[in-house]
Amino acid sequence: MSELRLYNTLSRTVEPFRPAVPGQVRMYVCGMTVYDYCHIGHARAMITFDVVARWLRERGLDLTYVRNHTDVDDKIIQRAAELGEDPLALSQRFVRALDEDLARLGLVEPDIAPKVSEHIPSILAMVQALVDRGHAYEADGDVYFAVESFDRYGQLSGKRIDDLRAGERIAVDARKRHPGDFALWKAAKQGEVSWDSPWGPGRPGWHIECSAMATQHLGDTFDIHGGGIDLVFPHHENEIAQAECATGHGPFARYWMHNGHLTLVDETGEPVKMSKSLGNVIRIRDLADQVPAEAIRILYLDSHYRRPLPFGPTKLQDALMAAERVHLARQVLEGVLASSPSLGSPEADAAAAAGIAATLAGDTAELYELARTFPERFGEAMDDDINTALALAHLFDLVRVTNRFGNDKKAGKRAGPVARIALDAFDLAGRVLGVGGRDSASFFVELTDKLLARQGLSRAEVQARVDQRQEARGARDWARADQLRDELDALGVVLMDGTGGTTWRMRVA
RNA sequence: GGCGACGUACCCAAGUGGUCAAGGGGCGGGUUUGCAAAACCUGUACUCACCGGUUCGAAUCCGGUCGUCGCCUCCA
Repeated sequence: MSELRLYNTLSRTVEPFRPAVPGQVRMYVCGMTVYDYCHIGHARAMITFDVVARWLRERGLDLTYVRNHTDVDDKIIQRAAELGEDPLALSQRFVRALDEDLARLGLVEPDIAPKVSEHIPSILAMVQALVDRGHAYEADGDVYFAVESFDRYGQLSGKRIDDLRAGERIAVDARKRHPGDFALWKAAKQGEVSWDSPWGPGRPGWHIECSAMATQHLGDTFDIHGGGIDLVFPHHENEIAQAECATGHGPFARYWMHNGHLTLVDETGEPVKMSKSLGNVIRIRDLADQVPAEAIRILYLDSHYRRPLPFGPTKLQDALMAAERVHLARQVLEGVLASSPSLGSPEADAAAAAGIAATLAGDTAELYELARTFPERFGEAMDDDINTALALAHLFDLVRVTNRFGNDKKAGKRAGPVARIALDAFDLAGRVLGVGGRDSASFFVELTDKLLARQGLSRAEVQARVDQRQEARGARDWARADQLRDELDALGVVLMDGTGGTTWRMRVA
């Protein structure tokens, strides 16, 4: 087995990943500030670390996965005021929406999903520790972190304190000792949600909650801290400063992983801003209404997580066709297995498969060999800084050989054990990437339902027309049959005449 | 102004010193099919933005040019 290597923003290199406690991994990922529905940009981070978590577990590591909800924040308060809603009620509402959306994308749930509002005591304790240790100071009920008190400030982002252009884009607060100082605790304005503190009623600053929640749940030092590339500065930089100064030692997190941003592009590939004012924000729930999760996951996983990801009009379509291709192949294997059952135990199947492959040779032997060695190639790709695009490419290699195997009529009746081995490979991809593991029937039911809904058609309508055409075909009335097929085609229905009858599916494009 | 990332075929995209430059989509040809669809086979980059350099050898390393994007302010 290859060695897992991860890019560490701290060192700006790909490093061998060695958890602090062998066999155990503690990972914290910055979740969302919950004041609106999550969009395709957020999903990149969520899916990236979902796959990281899945791969760590697949490798047998005992993972504790924490992903927070920031439910107390300026933007939440502002939005709540606009809507005349209680801030915590509003954030609670969007936490639920987020959970729904992520579940629809097939994300594994974090072990712990801490909320700021439920961690005020540990946040206050950390702020107090920072004040006690001389890293923070109070001013009019606010408490600020003094960046000059931490000599490694800027290490993660590669910035130097002196380079931070004070006042360049935001007015300098005269109460700060250094323009880079940031709020740990903000005094409450009239009527704002607040908690009591030694500095008067207030609420946490933006960065402190992650330091406090991460150390509370994972300890002073943990293995992986993840988030979007935009969080490197100032959020993660500040998290490090707060945590390491409060605990008195580092490192806070040993490996820092950051996903690249998704950018919207138009038909010509030119970048377009995604913003509410332009009305082009694409929400996860809207995407999930249109296509199965597998397609969305392929869309993201088909490029490396650190690269920028241009999201254009054809992307979803391409990914959907790829997802369909995977499941058409899986369907072939399920079909073979149905007529030539597995022997029941993995060992028996493995032994039988080897024998059958040797006897039948050709495409059967090739599939056997490719499927047998699949975990190795797949694992190497994943170990190489989570190269999901390469891992998917390996899956598609398997898809092609599977289809070739499926075309080989003489193999079908005896090749159950070989199909079983190949399905194991699909299942591996399913466990790690969330692509290819689901039984094809349920995939196609979901896909068809979603595409029918887009066309405003019902299953019964389509089936009735398909039956009519079958009658015509039975009577060898080809003209009539072709006419009916053309009509169905115009509705987006594709027919497949097979030996066992005609099946239909909705055209993806 | 500072820091950083990226530029691979018609589109998306892996590859970061050495066998034919993965994979997906598209397009052309073929097999199969009543005809199709799906599938398979096959053709689609003698070349990796451009210009120099290092090297026996570079898409991969170094320097420069052009272009795009991000962060430095809330942001996944």
